[in-house]
Amino acid sequence: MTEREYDFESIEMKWQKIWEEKGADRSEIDPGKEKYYLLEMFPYPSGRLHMGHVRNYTIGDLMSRFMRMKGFNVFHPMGWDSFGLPAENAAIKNNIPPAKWTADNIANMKKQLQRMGFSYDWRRELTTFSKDYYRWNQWMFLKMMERGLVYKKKSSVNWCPQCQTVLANEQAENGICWRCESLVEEKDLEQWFFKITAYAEDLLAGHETLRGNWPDQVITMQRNWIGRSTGLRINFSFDTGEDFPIYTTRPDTVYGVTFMVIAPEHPVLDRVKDPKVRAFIDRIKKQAAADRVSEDMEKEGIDSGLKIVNPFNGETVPLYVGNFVLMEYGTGAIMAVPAHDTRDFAFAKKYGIPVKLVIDNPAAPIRVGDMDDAYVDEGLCVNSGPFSGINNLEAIGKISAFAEEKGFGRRETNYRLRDWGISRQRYWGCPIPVVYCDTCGAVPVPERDLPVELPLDVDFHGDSRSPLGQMKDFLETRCPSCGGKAKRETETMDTFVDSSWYYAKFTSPGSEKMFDKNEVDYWMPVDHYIGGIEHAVLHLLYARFFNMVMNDLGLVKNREPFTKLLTQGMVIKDGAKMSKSKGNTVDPDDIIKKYGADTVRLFMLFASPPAKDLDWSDKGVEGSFRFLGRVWRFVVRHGGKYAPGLAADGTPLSAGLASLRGELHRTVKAVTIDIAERMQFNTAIARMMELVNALYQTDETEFDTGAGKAVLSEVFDKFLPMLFPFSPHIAEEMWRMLGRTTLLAEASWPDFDEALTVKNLVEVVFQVNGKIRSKEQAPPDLTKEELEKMALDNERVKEFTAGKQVRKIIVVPGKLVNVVVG
RNA sequence: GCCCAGGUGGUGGAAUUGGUAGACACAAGGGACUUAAAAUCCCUUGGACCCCGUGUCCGUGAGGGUUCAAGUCCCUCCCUGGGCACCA
Repeated sequence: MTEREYDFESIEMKWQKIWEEKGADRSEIDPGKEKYYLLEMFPYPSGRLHMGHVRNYTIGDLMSRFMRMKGFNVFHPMGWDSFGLPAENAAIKNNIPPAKWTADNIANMKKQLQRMGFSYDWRRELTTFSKDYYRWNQWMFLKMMERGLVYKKKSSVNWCPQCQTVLANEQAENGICWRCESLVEEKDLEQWFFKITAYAEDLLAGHETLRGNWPDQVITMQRNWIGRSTGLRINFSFDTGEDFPIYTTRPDTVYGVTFMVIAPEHPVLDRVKDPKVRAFIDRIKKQAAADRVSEDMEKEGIDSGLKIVNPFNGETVPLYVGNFVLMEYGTGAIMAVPAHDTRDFAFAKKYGIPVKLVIDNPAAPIRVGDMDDAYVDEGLCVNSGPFSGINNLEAIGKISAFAEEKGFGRRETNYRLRDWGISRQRYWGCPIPVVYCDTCGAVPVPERDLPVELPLDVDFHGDSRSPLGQMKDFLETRCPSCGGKAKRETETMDTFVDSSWYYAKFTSPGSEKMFDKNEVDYWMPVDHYIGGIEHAVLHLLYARFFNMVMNDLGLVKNREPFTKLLTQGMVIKDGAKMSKSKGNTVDPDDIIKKYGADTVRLFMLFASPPAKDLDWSDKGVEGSFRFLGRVWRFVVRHGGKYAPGLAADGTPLSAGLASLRGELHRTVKAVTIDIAERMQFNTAIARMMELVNALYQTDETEFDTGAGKAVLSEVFDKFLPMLFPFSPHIAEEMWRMLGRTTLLAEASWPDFDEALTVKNLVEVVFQVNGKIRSKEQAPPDLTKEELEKMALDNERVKEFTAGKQVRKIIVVPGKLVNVVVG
């Protein structure tokens, strides 16, 4: 008789069909059970799944299946972040309507996800390009407008010439487009903004509740991005008496101000007529945004001729125009203290401006003439009027209080965070629900007229501009306020708006309202969110902001959307992230075809812990495949001896069987801890491999005895459910092969007997002066005295301690004895 | 420059509170099975040295330190990855 082969393809197809028919992956509200909402970041339907997706969703599926087996009411949905530029680019290139291109991609990727055997409740599938979804973007826009959280302003924005659209600050870091890496230009445009800055404090405060459950790295990145600073706004004045406010975090150095610097864009500079100064301002204004923020840009300035008076000491100092001062931050002007700021010091040296010391080092007094850099450390205030002699850190508070009392200063908090510009000059996105009327201006579309539908019958003419502006049917409308002729807003929302609330919509995608109250209250928040680190300050910040707004609107009960966050590492091959441009991609379909979904899943979890980058290795995949084959062959060979009623308890076991049974219980314990507490799936798999190795090491004639069958049955009963969340199809098939008619998809996670995890003999190490000299087997519960005696009686220990005095004996029970001689 | 994470065999990676460094796997080598190969099963595998042993010494980026004992703690430095960086 030939042994049954591991035919992964037919096995996987078979079980996917059965789970689907049984509805094994569906979840319903059940107040009697603890809910667990597990979510992976939904994909953009680019056309094909890549390995990064496969890794992300494999990790999520493992957790989802594990938590379900642990008795939680698990909610595990999937959907599509389906607005965005690639659809438009494809439309322009191949003349396919974006809606069709996107829908085709979704159909294909859904098939790929199903082929992997991921346990999604597909009844909850949603896609953001559907009008039933994006109408709520528009509704939120109106609600936020009512609350003053939406506004329009003309401002200098980041413009990507390649994508032909505006980018948010978060999407144009360092002057580079996040999508196409083009150099971003500055443009003055009328833009809609979400007032995320109004939530800066909330976003920061929320971090404290997330700490421990979110990676520190992500929290730190968000904190830096929000960039809160506390300081003092000081009213300096022109020598003519007009106010000249600045913001500083170093009021302790205010007596050391020897010049001021102002941004070239600052409006007060209009009064300066000196042609040399005008030429300088014009030149700096023309510099590209990317150059202006580049780290090695030369700091330049010019004396504007204007004079500024310091309210603290009445000193008059010159006002320079400087290319390094930002108009958007603080007041667009700064006070400069060369003695105690590195940048100011360099600038002062370059232009021959005096340096005035106001903080001295008590340990080594400083002479201004000897300084070759600013003194930025702690010290005592000097030359600082009434504040001389006190510690500069204390002086910060005292000087601030003094300025407030005198009325020329005010404590102030500033943020680096800017409001979120959401207007995009593109077609394939959610229309902004606003019309422009000559008499009424910008008027929001009334709630009853939502959704403002995105027309789908579009023609791109091979042009990269949005076609919305040319579509009369869309463009021309009536003003909801006065009824006169009006034109619609032709710009669309940033797609990050779509992904800022999808997690809550999953709870009730079919609802006629934004959310079904029962569903959203039961399932939210997301208990465990899994996705890439690249969204640390984009999606994850926007979504937190949006959820807080939804919370304030009474739409969701929780303040934070994602209780626990896991950021998984990238998939690397040949030392670089897999990417088409590097040509080092591996197509998941090819690997599935060759080894099956179960092997791909196992390898993804085995090759590296989830937070770390994963090195792709074709050989490594083969190793995972080999392991599954090894398990398969064992079950084929010994499955006939399975007797589920037979209990190992109370049966006298041979040494080999007892050891195997101990190994089984230790494995269950270790795997449980690895998944539930440590989220270290690679070692969980290693434990299971060790158990399988132990099965092969056991004399197989033992399995023919009654006791052997009992132990073997216990192994199958615990091992197969344990393998299930990793490689579900093969586990389910072997379970059925044993004659079981239940589904592992509905089974519980195996338990273990703590008493059986204890070995009856442990290896104790004997050291002399910290060096291992011998090892002996001993019962695990020997007392310190007994172990000490055992060590001293050991021949090897005697050899190394002969003729020396024993000074100390350290005993770690069950592990080690160290005899210290000297 | 500042902040965070790292640096362990030929490779991916283990080592949970300081207590046997290198689990598990890949690669490599050997054996069994086979006419042969593949597959499978078994064994060896950090380095050096020798009296080939439950042998000695070395070994977790480098150098110091604490300790009976350090991959793990402390100090200094080097390197890699990530983040921030004219934010006043």
